[in-house]
Amino acid sequence: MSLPHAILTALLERPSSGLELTRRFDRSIGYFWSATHQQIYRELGRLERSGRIRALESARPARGRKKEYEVLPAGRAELTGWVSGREDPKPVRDPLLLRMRAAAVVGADGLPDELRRHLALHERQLAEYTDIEARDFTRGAEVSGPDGPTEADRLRHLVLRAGIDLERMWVEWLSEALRETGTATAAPAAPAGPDGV
Amino acid sequence: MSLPHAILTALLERPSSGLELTRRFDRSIGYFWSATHQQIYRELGRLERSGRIRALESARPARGRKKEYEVLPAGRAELTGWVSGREDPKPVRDPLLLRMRAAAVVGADGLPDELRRHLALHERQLAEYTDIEARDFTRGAEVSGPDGPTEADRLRHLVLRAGIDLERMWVEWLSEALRETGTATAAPAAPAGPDGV
DNA sequence: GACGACATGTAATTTGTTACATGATTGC
DNA sequence: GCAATCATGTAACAAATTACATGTCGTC
Repeated sequence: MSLPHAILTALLERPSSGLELTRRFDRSIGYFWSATHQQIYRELGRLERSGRIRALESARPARGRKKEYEVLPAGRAELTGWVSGREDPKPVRDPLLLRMRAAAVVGADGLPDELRRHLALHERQLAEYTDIEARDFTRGAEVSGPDGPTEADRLRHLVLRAGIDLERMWVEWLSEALRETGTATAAPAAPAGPDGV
Repeated sequence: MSLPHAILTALLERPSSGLELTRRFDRSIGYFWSATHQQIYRELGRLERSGRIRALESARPARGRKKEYEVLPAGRAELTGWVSGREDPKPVRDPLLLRMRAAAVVGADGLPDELRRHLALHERQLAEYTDIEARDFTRGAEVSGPDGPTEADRLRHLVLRAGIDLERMWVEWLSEALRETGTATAAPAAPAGPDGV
C-alpha cells in the first residue's frame, strides 16, 4: 500500500494538481512507482478526507477547475513513519520470463522477435536514465550547492542508479538470450524432467 | 493476466493438485510468477469450467480430498497462442526505491537497517539460485541426455539466469547504497530542486 | 476420539485497469 | 459558437491480498 506515500512524497517535493501529479508519475516518480490518473484522483480524495493533504484556496467548485494540493503536518508525519517501516521485497512477477518458461514446454515460436522488441525498449529506457544522470548528477552539473551533493542528492542519485542498473541488467540478459535462441529454429521441446527450474 | 498461463505451464510440466501447485509456486514457478493458494484454486475452477483442464478421475467429492488436474488440448492451444503474444515490460513499482525517495524528503531515519536486511535477503536468494544452477545446469549434471542441452533446457536455464542476474544486481546496488548512506548520519535534507528525478 | 498435517475452498477488502462522462478555457 | 485541450471525476470490472471455514486422513 504505497500509493498514498508516493503521492505525499511528490506533493512535498512540489504542491501539484491531479493532472500535474499524473504527468510526474509518467516521468520522475513513475520510474519507481507507476500510477494512472484514476488511481491518483481516488487517492487524493482519500488523503484529503483523512486530513493529510488539503486543496489550496483559489479553486473550490471542482469539476474542470484546477485544484492544487499541499501536504499537511499529519501527512508529513504519516510519511515519516512509513519511511522507517519494513517491507520484504516482493517476489518477481514477470510475464516475459513466464513466456520463456512456457515456450520451453509448447515451443518458442516467435519468441526472438519479442526479445528483440524488449531489448529495444530497455535500451531506450537506459538511455533516458543516463541522460538524466549526466544532466543532474555529474560533477559540475550538481543539483546542489557548492558544498557538494547533500544527503538528499545522494539518495536521489542512488534511486536513479537502481533504475540504470536494472535496465542494464535486462539489456545484457536479453542480448545473451538472443544469442542463444535467436539463431536456433524454434523446437517443440521434450517434456521436462522434475521441475528443473 | 498471466496467472492462468502460469498454471497451464505448470500442469503441462506435471499434472498436480491445487496444493502441489501452491508448493511449486513457492519454488520453481514462483521465481518468476508468484501466486497464493487462493488465487490458484479460483483459477483452477475457471480453467476447469472453461474446458482447458480437467480433474483426473479417482477423486470427485471435493472438499478435503485431493484433486489432480491435467491440461486438455484446448488448454495447450490457449497456452501456445499466448506464448507468441506481445506484452510491454511493466513499469517498475518498488517500495524500497520509493522509501529512499521519500527519505530524501523527510529524512533517512532507519534506512540503513532496512538496506542491510534487504541485502541479506537478496544474498540468500542468489545463493539458492546458484545452487540450483550448479545442480541442474552445469556440464555433467545436465538435465538433458547425451546430445547436450535441448532447446527447452536452454530456455529454462535462461530464465534461471535472469533470476541470478537480478539478484546479483540488487546485491551490488544495495552494497553500494550502504557504502554511501550507512556511515552518514540521517540528515533532514533540503527541499528538492525541480523534480531532480 | 483428539490432534496435527493435509487439502480445498469462501468471503471481504483493497488495489489496479479500462472505459467513459463532464466541465472549463482558449483560439479561431 | 465550435473544436481542441486541459482538467477532474464516475463506473464497472479484474486481480491480488487477507482472513477465515471446512473436510479428510493417519496416528497416538
